[in-house]
Amino acid sequence: MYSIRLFKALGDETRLRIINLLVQSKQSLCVCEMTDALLVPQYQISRHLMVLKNLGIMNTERRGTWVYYALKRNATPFIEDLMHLIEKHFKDTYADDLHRLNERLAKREGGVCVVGYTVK
Amino acid sequence: MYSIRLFKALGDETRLRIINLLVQSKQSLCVCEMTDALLVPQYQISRHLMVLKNLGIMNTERRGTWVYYALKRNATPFIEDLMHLIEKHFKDTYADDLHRLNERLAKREGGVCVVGYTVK
DNA sequence: CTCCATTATGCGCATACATGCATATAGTAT
DNA sequence: ATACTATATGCATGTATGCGCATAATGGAG
Repeated sequence: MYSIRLFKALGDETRLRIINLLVQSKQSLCVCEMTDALLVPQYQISRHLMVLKNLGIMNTERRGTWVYYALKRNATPFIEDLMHLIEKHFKDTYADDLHRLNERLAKREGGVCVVGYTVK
Repeated sequence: MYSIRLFKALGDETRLRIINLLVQSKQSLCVCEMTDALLVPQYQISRHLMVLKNLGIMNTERRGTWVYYALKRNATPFIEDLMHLIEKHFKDTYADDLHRLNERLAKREGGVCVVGYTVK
């Protein structure tokens, strides 16, 4: 059952925080930006992103060495509702993540990431 | 984080089906009724109910040898929204469960269960 | 081609968890 | 007390999964 895998994916805090970043910021984020926002090792971010991608809820785009991840738009009604629920209930819970993300996004130039991660 | 444990709980299909039964039927159900509705061994039902109870989202009531479980009312806004989401999206998915539950509920007398389970 | 930065992944380890079987516990009735 | 029923649980087992470390893969710049 597909929905089960989705709930399982949300049952890991790092993945929930990743999704929360994408839901709240409503844009594509590259791996190093998420790494700095969540203060989690880069290889963990990559792995969890792969899990989410395999669920079919992510779009990816490569720009040079940077890889951007975003939530797919026009997903199923179930996924849409789930994302809205996350948007509503985790904004405050993970406010620190969003704060660090915004600091990190401020370093973009021309709307794209130009620096790597600084965590670990 | 509490919400994480909740998502994890939903990440098991038997537990999701149990919650779906309670959400859709909007009433207390005893263990043997859920066992017959889900066609899952009784000890599994009991175990998963214990997991949900430990999450603090269940009320239990004993009537004789029968034990009734129900979702707590007036839970947190997050839980309320999650339950509504389940009510909306899994009614059709688990229609068979609900059908078997209704057949089972028809055997109640005076609103209470008077028979045991027939599965395994 | 070489060097470097970003991202992805192979491997080992520890742990969490769902299951199956058997049985214990608790309550009812005779 | 005994027998029977509904529910809970101890234990062993197999599997899934997250983490840490190291390193591979990919792409850009000089």
